[in-house]
Amino acid sequence: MPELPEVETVARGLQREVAGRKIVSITLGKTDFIDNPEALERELPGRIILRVERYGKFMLLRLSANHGTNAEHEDSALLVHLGMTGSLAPQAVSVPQRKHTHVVMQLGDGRELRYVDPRRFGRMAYLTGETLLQELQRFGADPLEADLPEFIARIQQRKSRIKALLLDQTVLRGVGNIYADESLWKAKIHPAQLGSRLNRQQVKELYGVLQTILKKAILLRGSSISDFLDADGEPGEYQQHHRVYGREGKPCVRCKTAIRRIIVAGRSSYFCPNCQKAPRGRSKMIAKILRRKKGRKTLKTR
DNA sequence: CTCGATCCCTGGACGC
DNA sequence: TGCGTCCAGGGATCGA
Repeated sequence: MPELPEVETVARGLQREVAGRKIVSITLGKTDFIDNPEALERELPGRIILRVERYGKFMLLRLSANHGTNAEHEDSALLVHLGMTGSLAPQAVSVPQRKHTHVVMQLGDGRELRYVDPRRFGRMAYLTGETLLQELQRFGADPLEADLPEFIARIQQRKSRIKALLLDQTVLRGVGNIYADESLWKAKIHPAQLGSRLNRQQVKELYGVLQTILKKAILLRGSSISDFLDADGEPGEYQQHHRVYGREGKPCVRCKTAIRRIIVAGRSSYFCPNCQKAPRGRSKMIAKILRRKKGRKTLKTR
């Protein structure tokens, strides 16, 4: 499941492998994950991939200008989201196409840049100019670039659970389930804790460990859980460093307590019930019931 | 604003 | 061996 470190790994590999190459032609298979398939077929042939960047969990293939059109001076890019199971990698034409290959870009050097995605949870879009800018502006700060005061403010202003906030791409871009859980464990924060109930020190700690973990994961070329491979076909190694993710029932490496799995924000959340204390006060469910009863009597007006 | 539910999709795990 | 069932999960969307 590609999150920031995995996408960074793939983007770096593609930058090395296909930056400077021309897209000669494009062949599409299933297109239900592509914003506007016709735009890809019409616009990509003849363009040069100038560079490959990561933007949150997206890859941004920056493209050369479309000469001779009125959009000649606009930035243009192919946005690629790998979803759960996507992969984008160059291959020799002689290599047989894998099942679920949905986009094939023939390159000027004779190779093919292939997008494979069994579940098609990914996304692809050709965007230009103002549309491209607007799309990128939807997302929050990059966790490796965000400054601490901004991060603290963003978290403390919100009543959502911290796990939901970490996963919310409009708060931070690039964090997914694995690195959210790993960071919360390291910072000793319960995933169901509300952002607004974290003190300054806790948020600061979380910010620090999040950066540390992401940087280390990038160095190890990400986590290979199911079948993630980088642009060279190599698996990552960070999964060997997971402390809680996927370790339900196994002892916490800090205190030996059995790791638990609960659903927070609709996602599996692994945590140590001893190191990461549950939110204080009434349970969420009881509080909700009480609020509803009160609301009937006093706040019926709205 | 925030929540949960639902849908998208396929492969892998599991039970019989 | 082969079936059916359940589940994983990022993100969009919708109703409460």
